[in-house]
Amino acid sequence: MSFTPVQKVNAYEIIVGQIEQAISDGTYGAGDRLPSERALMTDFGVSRATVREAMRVLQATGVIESRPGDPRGPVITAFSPRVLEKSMAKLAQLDSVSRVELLQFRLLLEGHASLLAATERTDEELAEIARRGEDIADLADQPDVRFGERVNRFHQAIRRASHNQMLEICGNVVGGVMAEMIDRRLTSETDRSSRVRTSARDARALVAAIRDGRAQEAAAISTGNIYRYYADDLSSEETRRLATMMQSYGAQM
Amino acid sequence: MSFTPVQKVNAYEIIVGQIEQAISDGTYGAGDRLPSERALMTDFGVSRATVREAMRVLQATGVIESRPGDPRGPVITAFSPRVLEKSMAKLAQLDSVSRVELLQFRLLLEGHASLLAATERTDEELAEIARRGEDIADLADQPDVRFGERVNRFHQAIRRASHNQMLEICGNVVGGVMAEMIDRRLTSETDRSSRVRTSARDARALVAAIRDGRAQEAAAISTGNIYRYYADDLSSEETRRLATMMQSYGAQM
DNA sequence: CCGGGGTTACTGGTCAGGCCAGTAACCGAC
DNA sequence: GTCGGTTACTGGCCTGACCAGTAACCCCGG
Repeated sequence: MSFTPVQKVNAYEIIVGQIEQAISDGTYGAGDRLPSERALMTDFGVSRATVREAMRVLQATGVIESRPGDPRGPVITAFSPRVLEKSMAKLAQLDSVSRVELLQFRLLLEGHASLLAATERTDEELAEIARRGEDIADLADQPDVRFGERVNRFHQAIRRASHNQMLEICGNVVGGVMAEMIDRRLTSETDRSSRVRTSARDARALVAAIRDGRAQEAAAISTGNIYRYYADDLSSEETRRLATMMQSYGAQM
Repeated sequence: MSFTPVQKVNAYEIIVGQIEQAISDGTYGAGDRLPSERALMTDFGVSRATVREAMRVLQATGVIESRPGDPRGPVITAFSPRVLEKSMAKLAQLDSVSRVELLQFRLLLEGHASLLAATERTDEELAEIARRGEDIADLADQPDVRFGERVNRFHQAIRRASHNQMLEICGNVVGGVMAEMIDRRLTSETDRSSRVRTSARDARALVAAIRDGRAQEAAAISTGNIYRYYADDLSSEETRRLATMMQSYGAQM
């Protein structure tokens, strides 16, 4: 006979649990309204402070949204990736996660996003990708627009065309974090204009590969582009850790 | 001149923001103690209820932990993937995320985990991988041990050997979700024993490839195994959506 | 000198009751 | 009918209080 460690559960946790349960078993669905705080406190037999703490947790977890004054009560929200993005961004910014790891992960995501986009994209999505690709070239005349963000928007369109939400969301997070890193570092003006030129050219090649359904090539171009962007800053050990991955995509280092 | 929409910020949100800021700029580090709720309420000039709501949010986000009676106050926790796992699991269980998407994402993660493990693993990690691979074969004599979980542990060891934390954590989440799906569905006893046999054999092949540093092969074996496990249940459309990916790993469908 | 048990000053968890600003439905006047 | 105000709610926040825990402290017996 084994004992299980005692773990007392706070009152508000029970409320959170019950409401999450009610949502997961279909009692409540997205768009439905929860009773008001005052109603919940009689339902659960607790004080309003306790109900409110439960509401805060549900709100922070992205389960509900509430607005003062609305007589209809808090609304159950469809899942929003906001929470996921935040906690993933926290992971990415963790000191223990090295540059190489982040870059590896990014190559992996962008590579497969391009791969899938080449076969799954609709015509509208292709047009959107092409448009954002051309937006990169326009950066030459817009010195105040952030470079990393603009390029990330291009990749974002590709990720969306992959028709894989997990890939899309994770890619958005990692891409966002790294775009910010770029914009923080990119100060030199001449450096910028040269990067704009090569990025615009690379983007066109990638768009063409996706347009023609050349999936493997798209992945190779995509990962190759990203790799070359960071190549100068990498140590030989870091380069080694990327070699196998790049090879698997058939990309040039 | 453009107007920005008014968005009032709740008092507790300001507290959350300030504390998160203090952590991200190094004022507080993991293991440090926050002042007590009563101290914070004078610091921020709000009531305890408001402080407590802020604490609840920070706790739900995995930033702090607190327990009653401890005179040292709430402790700032080192990052734990718990929150990430929960929100990712919620995403994975979402109806809008299809089986194919989940499977695509899993193939992507496990494929590259195997790829990297083949070149990056230490001898200890290889031993651990091999051990857990053999554990799968032992399942034949242990009808009450959950199959999906055991196999997932094997993959978990591989993910760890990839030396990429992002890959490891995301893989753990997706792997965990899918292992649970397997264990819920796997009821037939004869089905189980045949699956145990093939999985054990597949695992040995994968271990050998990782041992010998045959990275591409390891990725192909790994993704091939996973694919074949689900192949019977897939529609032709789902199969098509996986084809490009499988091809990119050089895996057999 | 040292160890152990009780005291004490805190901690977080919860409750009750109250005020305020805001929302949206309702309803009557035009 | 439409438009304006009224009204009955909502959530946000506050005050003040009690309880069960925790851990440091201190004192007493060895």
